[in-house]
Amino acid sequence: MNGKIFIIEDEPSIIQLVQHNLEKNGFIVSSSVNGNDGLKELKKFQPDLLLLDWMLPDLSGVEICKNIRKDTSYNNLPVIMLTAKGEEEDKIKGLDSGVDDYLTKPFSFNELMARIKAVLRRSNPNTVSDNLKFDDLMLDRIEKRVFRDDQEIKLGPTEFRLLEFFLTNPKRVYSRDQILESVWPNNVNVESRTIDVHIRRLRQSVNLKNKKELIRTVRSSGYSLI
Amino acid sequence: MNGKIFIIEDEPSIIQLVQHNLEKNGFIVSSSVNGNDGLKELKKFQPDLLLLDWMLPDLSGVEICKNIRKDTSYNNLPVIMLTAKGEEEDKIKGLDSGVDDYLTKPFSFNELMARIKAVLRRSNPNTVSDNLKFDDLMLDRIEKRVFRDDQEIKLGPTEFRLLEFFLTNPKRVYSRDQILESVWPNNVNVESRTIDVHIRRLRQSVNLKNKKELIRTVRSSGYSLI
DNA sequence: TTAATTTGTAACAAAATTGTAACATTTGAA
DNA sequence: TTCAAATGTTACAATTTTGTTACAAATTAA
Repeated sequence: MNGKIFIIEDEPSIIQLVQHNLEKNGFIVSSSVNGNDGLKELKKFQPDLLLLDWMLPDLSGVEICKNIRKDTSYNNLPVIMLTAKGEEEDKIKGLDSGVDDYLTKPFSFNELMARIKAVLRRSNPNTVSDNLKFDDLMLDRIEKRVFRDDQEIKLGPTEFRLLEFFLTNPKRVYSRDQILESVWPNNVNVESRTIDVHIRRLRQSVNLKNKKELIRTVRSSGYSLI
Repeated sequence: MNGKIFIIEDEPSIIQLVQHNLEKNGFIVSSSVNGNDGLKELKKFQPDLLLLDWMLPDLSGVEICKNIRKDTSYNNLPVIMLTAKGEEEDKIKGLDSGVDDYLTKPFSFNELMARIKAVLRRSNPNTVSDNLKFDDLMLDRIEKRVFRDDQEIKLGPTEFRLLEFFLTNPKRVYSRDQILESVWPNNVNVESRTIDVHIRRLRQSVNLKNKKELIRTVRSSGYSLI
């Protein structure tokens, strides 16, 4: 996933946390610690989404938001408002300030991520959603997470790439050579049997109890999802 | 098989022939008779493959091709170039214009079909199925599965290859020597009688109850599907 | 740095496949 | 009908392939 996100927030700790995590997830991020700077930087940066603190040293989040909506070139910019608990929550909810969503501090990064995705998806459908699905399995390439029926499955890096590879063509049988070529970095030499071990590890993680086997062994040919 | 194919070609007779036959084969087809229209229509139509005439009234095929390769959202579109005989064949071959394959007119529809399949398989393995069918039997080479009337039949590797071999020419009678050559890896020596045993195993798996015999013994000659 | 995780491989276990021999049955020509 | 040749069938040991585990080396995180 790509996308540019701008943050206007005066608490450095929050900026740091959010910015770091968003960048890890493939976003390009920039930020300001007050409203006036923020408005200027914003126009240079041309973000796809704005994270906006409700309370800022100079301007309030609502004022910034109105300002943005006036400018024709930014009046569609999606905005997620960040508020401290008890900070006039109800007002914000009822407010028709053009905010797309809001989030109450303290929040987990996962919550934030979910909101960001939802808002981006609404405003710009084809920049988001990079999920691979098969049966009850879902692999989120952006967040590098895997779920089976909403239950998260933790995978090591190689297992993740392996599953990702299978999911691009589920049901298709891949030989060990094909798997090696596609899943391992070029010019590394690993034994073909190594794949078997990784398949075993992937199976162990992915085959939750009460769930049917997902990986099929095709003797003398390779493996596939099923 | 599904897939969307766009044709840019100024000879109506060719368009008609190709379009009709492709549609009969399950493709969704659209076309233009000149380059400029073609480029516009193309983007709306979002094809999986482009058939492109080398000589067009306005733009040349090469120009169109370059145009396509520039556009990031289409730079992976597979292209098959159609050329009249003698029309600078060599140039085209040597040309690094990003063409995936080319075909010289006049061509048979089967030739075209083969190229299309090959190119699609390369660029997007998923959209092309590669199934062999005979009677109520279906063998899926990609997924390595065999069905008889939707009921899956499990086969060992050799039985699979054996059936695959018969299905490429059903009804034809193959001698044990021919079978050996084609189904067994080169330079292995197995008794001719071994084939009988594998035929027996294949029969056992394939001949579900209430189904007619599929493998015919031709005394002193060999076996065939029937 | 240390600790934790991940990775590749070897070694062994388990399972599936394979080829062949031995015997049974069928076929078709004499 | 008889009988030899061809094919069907079965069982089984050898081989191949895959599953599993353990562990040291390499990588990454803390």
